[in-house]
Amino acid sequence: MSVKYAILGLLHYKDMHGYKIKKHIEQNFGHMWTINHGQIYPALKKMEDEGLVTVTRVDQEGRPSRKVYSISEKGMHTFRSWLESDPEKNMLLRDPFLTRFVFFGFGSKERALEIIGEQIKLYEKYLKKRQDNLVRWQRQDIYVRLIAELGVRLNEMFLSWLRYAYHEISKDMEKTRGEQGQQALGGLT
Amino acid sequence: MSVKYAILGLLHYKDMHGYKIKKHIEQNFGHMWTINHGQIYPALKKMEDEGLVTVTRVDQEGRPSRKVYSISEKGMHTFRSWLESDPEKNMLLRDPFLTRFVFFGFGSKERALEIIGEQIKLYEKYLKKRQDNLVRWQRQDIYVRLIAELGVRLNEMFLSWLRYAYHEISKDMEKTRGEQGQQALGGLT
DNA sequence: TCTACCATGTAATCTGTTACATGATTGC
DNA sequence: GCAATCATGTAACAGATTACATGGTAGA
Repeated sequence: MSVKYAILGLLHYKDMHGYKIKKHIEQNFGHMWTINHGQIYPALKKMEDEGLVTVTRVDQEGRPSRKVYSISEKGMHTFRSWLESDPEKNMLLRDPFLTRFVFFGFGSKERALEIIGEQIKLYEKYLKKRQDNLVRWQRQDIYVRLIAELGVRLNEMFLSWLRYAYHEISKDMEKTRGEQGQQALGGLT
Repeated sequence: MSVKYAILGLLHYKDMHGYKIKKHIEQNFGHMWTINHGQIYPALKKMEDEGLVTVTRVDQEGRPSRKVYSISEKGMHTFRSWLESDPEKNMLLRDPFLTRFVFFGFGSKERALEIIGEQIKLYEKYLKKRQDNLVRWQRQDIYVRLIAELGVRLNEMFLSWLRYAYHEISKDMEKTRGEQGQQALGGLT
Protein backbone atom coordinates (compact mmCIF):
# COMPACT_ATOMS: atom_id res chain seq x y z
CA MET A 1 0.00 0.00 0.00
CA SER A 2 1.84 3.08 -1.23
CA VAL A 3 -0.82 5.32 0.34
CA LYS A 4 0.43 4.13 3.70
CA TYR A 5 4.04 5.06 3.06
CA ALA A 6 3.15 8.35 1.49
CA ILE A 7 1.14 9.31 4.57
CA LEU A 8 3.99 8.25 6.84
CA GLY A 9 6.29 10.45 4.78
CA LEU A 10 4.03 13.48 5.09
CA LEU A 11 3.73 12.99 8.84
CA HIS A 12 7.50 13.43 9.09
CA TYR A 13 6.98 17.10 8.31
CA LYS A 14 4.09 17.79 10.62
CA ASP A 15 1.09 16.25 12.33
CA MET A 16 -1.99 16.17 10.13
CA HIS A 17 -5.61 15.11 10.01
CA GLY A 18 -7.20 13.11 7.19
CA TYR A 19 -8.92 15.96 5.41
CA LYS A 20 -5.73 18.00 5.44
CA ILE A 21 -3.70 15.11 4.06
CA LYS A 22 -6.04 14.89 1.11
CA LYS A 23 -5.95 18.63 0.44
CA HIS A 24 -2.22 18.66 0.81
CA ILE A 25 -1.70 15.89 -1.73
CA GLU A 26 -4.04 17.59 -4.20
CA GLN A 27 -2.36 20.93 -3.75
CA ASN A 28 1.25 19.84 -3.86
CA PHE A 29 1.42 16.50 -5.57
CA GLY A 30 -1.66 16.48 -7.80
CA HIS A 31 0.55 16.14 -10.86
CA MET A 32 1.91 12.80 -9.72
CA TRP A 33 -0.62 11.39 -7.35
CA THR A 34 -4.41 11.40 -7.10
CA ILE A 35 -6.35 10.23 -4.05
CA ASN A 36 -9.86 9.85 -2.56
CA HIS A 37 -10.93 10.37 1.01
CA GLY A 38 -12.34 6.85 0.90
CA GLN A 39 -8.77 5.59 0.93
CA ILE A 40 -7.32 7.91 3.53
CA TYR A 41 -9.60 7.37 6.52
CA PRO A 42 -9.44 3.57 6.49
CA ALA A 43 -5.67 3.73 5.92
CA LEU A 44 -5.19 6.01 8.94
CA LYS A 45 -7.30 3.74 11.08
CA LYS A 46 -5.31 0.71 10.05
CA MET A 47 -2.05 2.50 10.69
CA GLU A 48 -3.24 3.40 14.15
CA ASP A 49 -4.05 -0.24 14.85
CA GLU A 50 -0.57 -1.19 13.68
CA GLY A 51 1.00 1.38 15.97
CA LEU A 52 2.55 3.40 13.16
CA VAL A 53 0.74 6.58 14.19
CA THR A 54 -0.94 8.07 17.27
CA VAL A 55 -4.08 10.18 17.33
CA THR A 56 -5.28 13.24 19.19
CA ARG A 57 -8.79 14.56 18.88
CA VAL A 58 -8.81 18.32 18.45
CA ASP A 59 -12.15 20.08 18.96
CA GLN A 60 -12.83 23.31 17.12
CA GLU A 61 -15.44 26.00 17.46
CA GLY A 62 -18.03 26.03 14.72
CA ARG A 63 -16.32 23.25 12.79
CA PRO A 64 -16.23 19.47 13.05
CA SER A 65 -13.45 18.23 15.30
CA ARG A 66 -10.29 16.85 13.78
CA LYS A 67 -8.33 13.69 14.41
CA VAL A 68 -4.73 14.77 14.27
CA TYR A 69 -2.20 12.03 13.58
CA SER A 70 1.48 11.89 14.58
CA ILE A 71 4.03 9.39 13.37
CA SER A 72 5.43 6.98 15.98
CA GLU A 73 8.96 5.55 16.29
CA LYS A 74 7.66 2.34 14.76
CA GLY A 75 6.14 4.35 11.93
CA MET A 76 9.49 5.98 11.24
CA HIS A 77 11.24 2.64 11.10
CA THR A 78 8.60 1.20 8.79
CA PHE A 79 8.91 4.22 6.53
CA ARG A 80 12.69 4.08 6.46
CA SER A 81 12.84 0.46 5.46
CA TRP A 82 10.37 1.14 2.66
CA LEU A 83 12.51 4.04 1.46
CA GLU A 84 15.69 2.01 1.39
CA SER A 85 14.44 -1.28 0.05
CA ASP A 86 12.13 -2.16 -2.78
CA PRO A 87 12.43 -2.35 -6.51
CA GLU A 88 10.28 0.25 -8.21
CA LYS A 89 6.78 -0.72 -9.19
CA ASN A 90 5.29 0.33 -12.47
CA MET A 91 3.61 3.61 -12.95
CA LEU A 92 -0.18 3.60 -12.95
CA LEU A 93 -1.74 6.15 -15.25
CA ARG A 94 -5.22 6.60 -16.63
CA ASP A 95 -6.19 9.89 -18.19
CA PRO A 96 -9.81 9.82 -19.42
CA PHE A 97 -9.36 13.01 -21.41
CA LEU A 98 -6.41 11.64 -23.39
CA THR A 99 -8.06 8.24 -23.86
CA ARG A 100 -10.99 10.04 -25.47
CA PHE A 101 -8.68 12.31 -27.43
CA VAL A 102 -7.20 9.36 -29.32
CA PHE A 103 -10.63 8.56 -30.68
CA PHE A 104 -11.85 12.08 -31.46
CA GLY A 105 -11.58 11.13 -35.14
CA PHE A 106 -14.76 9.09 -34.73
CA GLY A 107 -16.76 12.07 -33.49
CA SER A 108 -17.16 15.67 -34.59
CA LYS A 109 -14.30 18.17 -34.68
CA GLU A 110 -16.53 20.80 -33.08
CA ARG A 111 -17.08 18.62 -30.05
CA ALA A 112 -13.37 17.83 -29.92
CA LEU A 113 -12.47 21.53 -29.88
CA GLU A 114 -15.05 22.14 -27.19
CA ILE A 115 -13.59 19.46 -24.93
CA ILE A 116 -10.03 20.64 -25.58
CA GLY A 117 -11.10 24.19 -24.75
CA GLU A 118 -12.39 23.00 -21.40
CA GLN A 119 -9.12 21.24 -20.66
CA ILE A 120 -7.21 24.41 -21.48
CA LYS A 121 -9.26 26.34 -18.93
CA LEU A 122 -8.77 23.61 -16.36
CA TYR A 123 -5.01 23.49 -16.81
CA GLU A 124 -4.71 27.27 -16.74
CA LYS A 125 -6.25 27.06 -13.30
CA TYR A 126 -3.90 24.24 -12.26
CA LEU A 127 -0.89 26.17 -13.54
CA LYS A 128 -1.63 29.10 -11.24
CA LYS A 129 -1.90 26.76 -8.30
CA ARG A 130 1.37 25.08 -9.13
CA GLN A 131 3.19 28.35 -9.62
CA ASP A 132 2.02 29.36 -6.15
CA ASN A 133 3.40 26.10 -4.79
CA LEU A 134 6.72 26.76 -6.41
CA VAL A 135 7.04 30.09 -4.62
CA ARG A 136 6.03 28.58 -1.32
CA TRP A 137 8.48 25.68 -1.65
CA GLN A 138 11.39 27.73 -2.96
CA ARG A 139 13.46 27.71 0.22
CA GLN A 140 12.41 24.31 1.49
CA ASP A 141 13.75 20.79 1.15
CA ILE A 142 15.43 20.43 -2.26
CA TYR A 143 13.39 17.38 -3.32
CA VAL A 144 10.05 18.92 -2.58
CA ARG A 145 11.16 22.05 -4.42
CA LEU A 146 12.19 19.96 -7.42
CA ILE A 147 8.81 18.21 -7.41
CA ALA A 148 7.10 21.60 -7.42
CA GLU A 149 9.24 22.64 -10.38
CA LEU A 150 8.25 19.47 -12.19
CA GLY A 151 4.61 20.34 -11.55
CA VAL A 152 5.02 23.73 -13.22
CA ARG A 153 7.02 22.41 -16.17
CA LEU A 154 4.58 19.55 -16.73
CA ASN A 155 1.67 21.91 -16.66
CA GLU A 156 3.27 24.42 -19.00
CA MET A 157 4.16 21.70 -21.45
CA PHE A 158 0.67 20.23 -21.35
CA LEU A 159 -0.97 23.60 -21.85
CA SER A 160 1.23 24.44 -24.78
CA TRP A 161 0.44 21.05 -26.32
CA LEU A 162 -3.30 21.59 -25.79
CA ARG A 163 -3.14 24.97 -27.53
CA TYR A 164 -1.11 23.51 -30.35
CA ALA A 165 -3.63 20.67 -30.70
CA TYR A 166 -6.49 23.17 -30.76
CA HIS A 167 -4.74 25.11 -33.48
CA GLU A 168 -3.90 22.05 -35.58
CA ILE A 169 -7.44 20.72 -35.40
CA SER A 170 -8.91 24.11 -36.36
CA LYS A 171 -6.55 24.26 -39.34
CA ASP A 172 -7.54 20.76 -40.36
CA MET A 173 -11.20 21.69 -40.04
CA GLU A 174 -10.81 24.60 -42.44
CA LYS A 175 -8.91 22.43 -44.89
CA THR A 176 -11.70 19.88 -45.02
CA ARG A 177 -14.50 22.46 -44.95
CA GLY A 178 -17.43 21.34 -47.04
CA GLU A 179 -16.57 17.71 -46.63
CA GLN A 180 -18.22 15.84 -43.83
CA GLY A 181 -17.97 12.76 -41.67
CA GLN A 182 -14.78 11.05 -40.66
CA GLN A 183 -11.26 11.22 -41.84
CA ALA A 184 -9.62 8.30 -43.56
CA LEU A 185 -8.41 5.80 -40.99
CA GLY A 186 -4.71 5.24 -40.98
CA GLY A 187 -3.29 1.74 -41.16
CA LEU A 188 -2.41 0.77 -37.63
CA THR A 189 0.86 -1.06 -37.09
CA MET B 1 -14.71 0.22 -17.54
CA SER B 2 -12.56 2.47 -19.69
CA VAL B 3 -10.52 -0.54 -20.80
CA LYS B 4 -13.59 -1.73 -22.65
CA TYR B 5 -14.09 1.48 -24.60
CA ALA B 6 -10.42 1.83 -25.36
CA ILE B 7 -10.37 -1.66 -26.85
CA LEU B 8 -13.48 -0.91 -28.88
CA GLY B 9 -11.75 2.21 -30.15
CA LEU B 10 -8.66 0.32 -31.23
CA LEU B 11 -10.75 -2.30 -33.00
CA HIS B 12 -12.12 0.45 -35.24
CA TYR B 13 -8.71 0.62 -36.89
CA LYS B 14 -8.11 -3.09 -37.34
CA ASP B 15 -8.88 -6.51 -35.94
CA MET B 16 -6.57 -7.47 -33.10
CA HIS B 17 -5.81 -10.22 -30.63
CA GLY B 18 -5.27 -9.68 -26.89
CA TYR B 19 -1.50 -9.83 -26.85
CA LYS B 20 -1.29 -7.37 -29.71
CA ILE B 21 -3.67 -4.96 -27.98
CA LYS B 22 -1.40 -4.90 -24.96
CA LYS B 23 1.74 -4.34 -27.03
CA HIS B 24 0.01 -1.70 -29.03
CA ILE B 25 -1.06 0.27 -25.98
CA GLU B 26 2.42 0.06 -24.47
CA GLN B 27 4.06 1.13 -27.69
CA ASN B 28 1.77 3.97 -28.65
CA PHE B 29 0.01 5.15 -25.54
CA GLY B 30 2.38 4.16 -22.74
CA HIS B 31 2.71 7.79 -21.70
CA MET B 32 -0.99 8.08 -20.91
CA TRP B 33 -2.18 4.58 -20.24
CA THR B 34 -0.72 1.50 -18.56
CA ILE B 35 -2.30 -1.94 -18.71
CA ASN B 36 -1.85 -5.60 -17.68
CA HIS B 37 -2.75 -8.68 -19.64
CA GLY B 38 -4.78 -9.79 -16.64
CA GLN B 39 -7.26 -7.06 -17.55
CA ILE B 40 -7.35 -7.58 -21.29
CA TYR B 41 -8.28 -11.23 -21.62
CA PRO B 42 -11.24 -11.16 -19.23
CA ALA B 43 -12.43 -7.89 -20.79
CA LEU B 44 -12.37 -9.39 -24.29
CA LYS B 45 -14.26 -12.41 -23.10
CA LYS B 46 -16.90 -10.28 -21.46
CA MET B 47 -17.21 -8.12 -24.55
CA GLU B 48 -17.73 -11.21 -26.64
CA ASP B 49 -20.52 -12.35 -24.31
CA GLU B 50 -22.11 -8.93 -24.65
CA GLY B 51 -21.95 -9.14 -28.42
CA LEU B 52 -19.68 -6.13 -28.79
CA VAL B 53 -17.01 -8.11 -30.61
CA THR B 54 -16.69 -11.32 -32.62
CA VAL B 55 -13.77 -13.76 -32.52
CA THR B 56 -11.87 -15.81 -35.04
CA ARG B 57 -9.22 -18.31 -34.05
CA VAL B 58 -6.13 -18.00 -36.22
CA ASP B 59 -3.64 -20.85 -36.06
CA GLN B 60 0.00 -20.15 -36.72
CA GLU B 61 3.02 -22.34 -37.40
CA GLY B 62 5.48 -22.57 -34.56
CA ARG B 63 3.54 -20.08 -32.41
CA PRO B 64 0.49 -20.26 -30.19
CA SER B 65 -2.70 -19.57 -32.06
CA ARG B 66 -4.36 -16.19 -31.77
CA LYS B 67 -7.88 -15.14 -31.04
CA VAL B 68 -8.50 -12.25 -33.35
CA TYR B 69 -11.31 -9.89 -32.38
CA SER B 70 -13.47 -7.70 -34.63
CA ILE B 71 -15.85 -5.01 -33.51
CA SER B 72 -19.56 -5.62 -34.18
CA GLU B 73 -22.29 -3.13 -35.10
CA LYS B 74 -23.43 -3.21 -31.51
CA GLY B 75 -19.87 -2.55 -30.40
CA MET B 76 -19.70 0.50 -32.63
CA HIS B 77 -22.92 1.88 -31.21
CA THR B 78 -21.76 1.29 -27.66
CA PHE B 79 -18.49 3.01 -28.43
CA ARG B 80 -20.12 5.98 -30.10
CA SER B 81 -22.47 6.67 -27.23
CA TRP B 82 -19.53 6.56 -24.84
CA LEU B 83 -17.62 9.02 -27.00
CA GLU B 84 -20.48 11.50 -27.17
CA SER B 85 -21.86 11.31 -23.68
CA ASP B 86 -20.22 11.32 -20.29
CA PRO B 87 -18.69 13.92 -18.09
CA GLU B 88 -14.96 13.33 -17.72
CA LYS B 89 -13.79 11.22 -14.84
CA ASN B 90 -10.78 12.16 -12.81
CA MET B 91 -7.31 11.22 -13.82
CA LEU B 92 -5.75 8.26 -12.04
CA LEU B 93 -2.04 8.63 -11.51
CA ARG B 94 0.45 6.86 -9.33
CA ASP B 95 4.15 7.21 -9.99
CA PRO B 96 6.19 5.21 -7.47
CA PHE B 97 9.43 6.88 -8.52
CA LEU B 98 8.11 10.40 -7.86
CA THR B 99 6.41 9.34 -4.62
CA ARG B 100 9.80 8.17 -3.40
CA PHE B 101 11.51 11.23 -4.77
CA VAL B 102 9.52 13.53 -2.48
CA PHE B 103 11.02 11.75 0.51
CA PHE B 104 14.60 11.38 -0.67
CA GLY B 105 15.53 13.93 1.99
CA PHE B 106 15.10 11.20 4.60
CA GLY B 107 17.64 8.92 2.91
CA SER B 108 21.12 9.39 1.48
CA LYS B 109 21.87 11.68 -1.44
CA GLU B 110 24.08 9.01 -3.01
CA ARG B 111 21.16 6.59 -3.17
CA ALA B 112 18.93 9.35 -4.55
CA LEU B 113 21.38 10.09 -7.37
CA GLU B 114 21.65 6.40 -8.13
CA ILE B 115 17.89 6.02 -8.48
CA ILE B 116 17.62 9.19 -10.56
CA GLY B 117 20.41 7.92 -12.81
CA GLU B 118 18.41 4.76 -13.43
CA GLN B 119 15.32 6.77 -14.35
CA ILE B 120 17.36 8.84 -16.78
CA LYS B 121 18.49 5.65 -18.56
CA LEU B 122 14.94 4.34 -18.61
CA TYR B 123 13.49 7.52 -20.09
CA GLU B 124 16.24 7.77 -22.67
CA LYS B 125 15.06 4.38 -23.87
CA TYR B 126 11.41 5.47 -23.85
CA LEU B 127 12.24 8.65 -25.75
CA LYS B 128 13.70 6.67 -28.64
CA LYS B 129 10.58 4.56 -28.80
CA ARG B 130 8.32 7.59 -28.80
CA GLN B 131 10.32 9.35 -31.46
CA ASP B 132 9.91 6.26 -33.63
CA ASN B 133 6.16 6.38 -33.05
CA LEU B 134 6.07 9.99 -34.08
CA VAL B 135 7.61 9.18 -37.43
CA ARG B 136 5.27 6.25 -37.98
CA TRP B 137 2.18 8.29 -37.11
CA GLN B 138 3.17 11.41 -39.00
CA ARG B 139 0.75 10.98 -41.88
CA GLN B 140 -2.05 9.26 -39.98
CA ASP B 141 -5.12 10.44 -38.16
CA ILE B 142 -4.48 13.89 -36.67
CA TYR B 143 -5.46 12.94 -33.12
CA VAL B 144 -3.22 9.92 -32.96
CA ARG B 145 -0.40 12.02 -34.38
CA LEU B 146 -0.98 14.68 -31.73
CA ILE B 147 -0.92 12.04 -29.01
CA ALA B 148 2.41 10.80 -30.36
CA GLU B 149 3.74 14.37 -30.24
CA LEU B 150 2.60 14.70 -26.66
CA GLY B 151 4.49 11.50 -25.87
CA VAL B 152 7.72 12.96 -27.23
CA ARG B 153 7.28 16.34 -25.53
CA LEU B 154 6.39 14.75 -22.23
CA ASN B 155 9.40 12.51 -22.38
CA GLU B 156 11.78 15.31 -23.33
CA MET B 157 10.49 17.50 -20.55
CA PHE B 158 10.78 14.73 -17.99
CA LEU B 159 14.31 13.84 -19.07
CA SER B 160 15.42 17.43 -18.87
CA TRP B 161 13.90 17.73 -15.43
CA LEU B 162 15.62 14.52 -14.28
CA ARG B 163 19.00 15.84 -15.47
CA TYR B 164 18.37 19.17 -13.82
CA ALA B 165 17.42 17.40 -10.58
CA TYR B 166 20.55 15.28 -10.76
CA HIS B 167 22.64 18.40 -11.18
CA GLU B 168 20.92 20.34 -8.40
CA ILE B 169 21.29 17.47 -5.94
CA SER B 170 24.97 17.04 -6.82
CA LYS B 171 25.55 20.74 -6.26
CA ASP B 172 23.75 20.58 -2.95
CA MET B 173 25.86 17.57 -1.96
CA GLU B 174 29.08 19.49 -2.54
CA LYS B 175 27.79 22.47 -0.65
CA THR B 176 27.04 20.38 2.41
CA ARG B 177 30.18 18.22 2.13
CA GLY B 178 31.53 17.36 5.53
CA GLU B 179 28.15 17.77 7.13
CA GLN B 180 26.01 14.71 7.53
CA GLY B 181 22.46 13.53 8.07
CA GLN B 182 19.34 15.24 6.95
CA GLN B 183 18.52 18.71 5.85
CA ALA B 184 16.36 20.94 7.93
CA LEU B 185 12.74 20.13 7.43
CA GLY B 186 10.70 22.92 5.97
CA GLY B 187 7.47 24.02 7.57
CA LEU B 188 4.72 22.40 5.63
CA THR B 189 1.67 24.49 4.84
C1' DT C 1 -31.22 29.86 -1.24
C1' DC C 2 -27.72 27.31 -2.86
C1' DT C 3 -23.02 26.01 -3.41
C1' DA C 4 -18.66 25.16 -1.59
C1' DC C 5 -15.90 23.95 2.06
C1' DC C 6 -14.93 21.81 6.41
C1' DA C 7 -14.60 17.05 8.58
C1' DT C 8 -15.28 12.20 9.43
C1' DG C 9 -16.54 7.55 8.37
C1' DT C 10 -18.34 2.93 5.98
C1' DA C 11 -19.90 -0.44 2.47
C1' DA C 12 -20.51 -2.00 -1.98
C1' DT C 13 -18.57 -2.17 -6.13
C1' DC C 14 -15.32 -1.73 -9.60
C1' DT C 15 -10.52 -2.01 -11.24
C1' DG C 16 -5.84 -3.40 -11.32
C1' DT C 17 -1.88 -6.48 -10.00
C1' DT C 18 0.41 -10.71 -9.26
C1' DA C 19 1.18 -15.31 -9.39
C1' DC C 20 0.10 -19.56 -11.28
C1' DA C 21 -0.38 -22.38 -15.52
C1' DT C 22 1.54 -23.86 -20.19
C1' DG C 23 4.78 -24.10 -23.88
C1' DA C 24 7.28 -23.20 -28.41
C1' DT C 25 10.78 -20.15 -30.88
C1' DT C 26 14.46 -16.81 -31.56
C1' DG C 27 18.57 -14.50 -30.58
C1' DC C 28 22.63 -13.79 -27.53
C1' DG D 1 22.02 -22.47 -21.74
C1' DC D 2 19.23 -18.44 -20.73
C1' DA D 3 16.38 -14.60 -21.46
C1' DA D 4 13.03 -12.57 -24.13
C1' DT D 5 9.06 -12.77 -26.98
C1' DC D 6 4.93 -14.81 -28.50
C1' DA D 7 0.23 -16.19 -26.83
C1' DT D 8 -3.67 -17.35 -23.83
C1' DG D 9 -6.05 -17.77 -19.58
C1' DT D 10 -7.62 -17.76 -14.29
C1' DA D 11 -7.77 -16.89 -9.30
C1' DA D 12 -6.55 -14.47 -5.33
C1' DC D 13 -5.59 -10.37 -3.68
C1' DA D 14 -4.80 -5.39 -3.41
C1' DG D 15 -6.28 -0.95 -4.35
C1' DA D 16 -9.54 2.77 -5.94
C1' DT D 17 -14.19 4.82 -6.60
C1' DT D 18 -18.78 5.88 -5.43
C1' DA D 19 -22.60 6.44 -2.81
C1' DC D 20 -24.47 6.69 1.57
C1' DA D 21 -24.40 8.99 6.11
C1' DT D 22 -24.13 13.43 8.93
C1' DG D 23 -24.07 18.29 9.70
C1' DG D 24 -22.28 23.11 10.57
C1' DT D 25 -20.34 27.67 8.45
C1' DA D 26 -19.26 31.19 4.92
C1' DG D 27 -20.04 33.55 0.96
C1' DA D 28 -22.44 34.58 -3.51
